Amino acid sequence: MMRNRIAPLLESALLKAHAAQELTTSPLPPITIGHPANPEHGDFSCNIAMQLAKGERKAPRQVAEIIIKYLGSGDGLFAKSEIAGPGFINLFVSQAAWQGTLLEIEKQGDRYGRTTSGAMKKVQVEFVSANPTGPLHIGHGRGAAIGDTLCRVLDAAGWDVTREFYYNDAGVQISNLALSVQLRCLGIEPDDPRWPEGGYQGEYIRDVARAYLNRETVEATDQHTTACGDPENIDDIRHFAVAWLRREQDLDLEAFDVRFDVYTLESALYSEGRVDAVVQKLIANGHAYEQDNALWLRSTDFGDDKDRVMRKADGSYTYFVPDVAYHQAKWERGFTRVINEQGSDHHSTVTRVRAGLQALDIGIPQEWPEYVLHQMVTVMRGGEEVKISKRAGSYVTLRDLIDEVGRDATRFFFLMRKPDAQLVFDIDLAKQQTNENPVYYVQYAHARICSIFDNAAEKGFMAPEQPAPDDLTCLSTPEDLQMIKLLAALPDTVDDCAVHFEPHRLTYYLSELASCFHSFYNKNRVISEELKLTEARLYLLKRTAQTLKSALSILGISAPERM
RNA sequence: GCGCUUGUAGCUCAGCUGGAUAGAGCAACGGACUACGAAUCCGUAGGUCGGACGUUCGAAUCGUCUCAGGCGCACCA
Repeated sequence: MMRNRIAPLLESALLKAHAAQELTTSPLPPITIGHPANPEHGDFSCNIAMQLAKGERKAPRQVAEIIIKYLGSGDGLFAKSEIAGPGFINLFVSQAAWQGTLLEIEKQGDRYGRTTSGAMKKVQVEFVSANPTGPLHIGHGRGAAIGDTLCRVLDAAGWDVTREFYYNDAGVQISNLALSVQLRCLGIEPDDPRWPEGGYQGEYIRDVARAYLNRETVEATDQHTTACGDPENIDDIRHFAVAWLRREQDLDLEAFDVRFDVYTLESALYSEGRVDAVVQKLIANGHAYEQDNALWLRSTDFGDDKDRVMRKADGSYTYFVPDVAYHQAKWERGFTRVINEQGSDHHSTVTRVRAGLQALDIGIPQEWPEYVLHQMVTVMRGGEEVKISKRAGSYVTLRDLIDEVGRDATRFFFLMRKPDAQLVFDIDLAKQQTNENPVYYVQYAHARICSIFDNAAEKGFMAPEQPAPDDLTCLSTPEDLQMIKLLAALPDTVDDCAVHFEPHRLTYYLSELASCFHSFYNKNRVISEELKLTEARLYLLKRTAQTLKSALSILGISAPERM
């Protein structure tokens, strides 16, 4: 919140210096505001003087002097501004201004932490997008946690977010699925010599087969499918199996508190003629050619390292063709910003899909859509790695994980690492309700504050509502001020998460905030003989609980009042 | 072999897009509850930021090379 107030002040100082012809650089470089590690260097610092020095043919410190002259006290925001080191401008925000931010936090209520950076522009985020060939596993869990939190973060940063799930319900894998269910219906098991190599071996296939033979009905939000029960009817089996597994995945996601606005089915892209239309357009644009009985896209014209088959010798399309059709549809739906969250094992699709979209020549930017690729997850249990094999059906499902370690801990653990780092999910650690578990550390801070309020109420103390600024001047110990500064940083942190697509920054923010509180609490008495100080501290803690809860809710994690 | 990605304390990881003396948690060691929750706090110790060269006022951060791990490299998805 401070950062957004300081940047315009610096900018106007630069413009004034420019108007007075004391500075000549044009255009001005973007202003970056840093947080010095050393408190002696102020609350914020700016390196603009060093950046300008060369062009201005002046010493950096001399440039800084000019800027500070026009910056003045920043409408009373700064208690002090000084030039340090090679030419940093160090800014010290006044205590009164810091204390005043608490009033602003109270005013914003549940919305504190939200910003307007996105200006309500449309953005679409596609995530999970698992094949409906099995329940969601731990890898999908990471995608769900990152994608969902990215949506929450973008929403908090003022974007108009659409959450989307794409079902690959056509193609070879689905045929494999149908065949596997059919064989189970006929009593053929994976250890039978007739079992095909690519068949799905998981136990859930047996469940699907049983449900199919019992002519069960699958009910879900947008579907209503009843099995005919005939083991020879492969089309009906496919239809039923996909519906059954989609429902399973929906339940998995519900248990994780992840919801979507739009579900798009690959099969619909075919039935609506979008896939054919894309191929025709690519041929018409001269980017396709026939060879070896197949139709190829000359994707090498668009940065790919080799050309790609679009239509196979058997007449069917490769998977990326409907993917291009799908993204064309996203573009036509008016999403100038689209983010795809996927496992990094799919990173080769990025160039291919973008190449296809470029070849359509309909004005789509080269870097569209954007991608967030998360690295693989390994699971540790009892000090050993749990091996995952989807085909063999041995893997940790998302549902098992949530049942075992709880939703809050599962989400937090998935979000602790930046997406492009590999993640080791230690089930034993996540289950521990001890100090080793960061989730409890943060939640404990919230619960602890709530219990202080109970205690205060018993003794007749209440946090004041909308206190006068003077009532807060007693919040002046280093711990008081450090707390306030951290509370004020939430909106900036939300913006950073949204800009960089890195939800993990919020988990670090929360750990830091919790740590700051615990430390404050051990050093300072909240309820004391001094009425004014007691009320001011209760007010500070009220804002702290509010901020913790707000930040946790952006991560989709609860803020318990007792634990 | 090529592409993407990662390499920071004994372990697991941050490091705010080039800033000032590189930070946390765990593990180790030593301390703190006869008043607000000890699921907590305070302190000590621990680092040639994988390695080499380069770019500049300044590099963990950018570039080139190199080593190591992961993931991809289908007319599978």
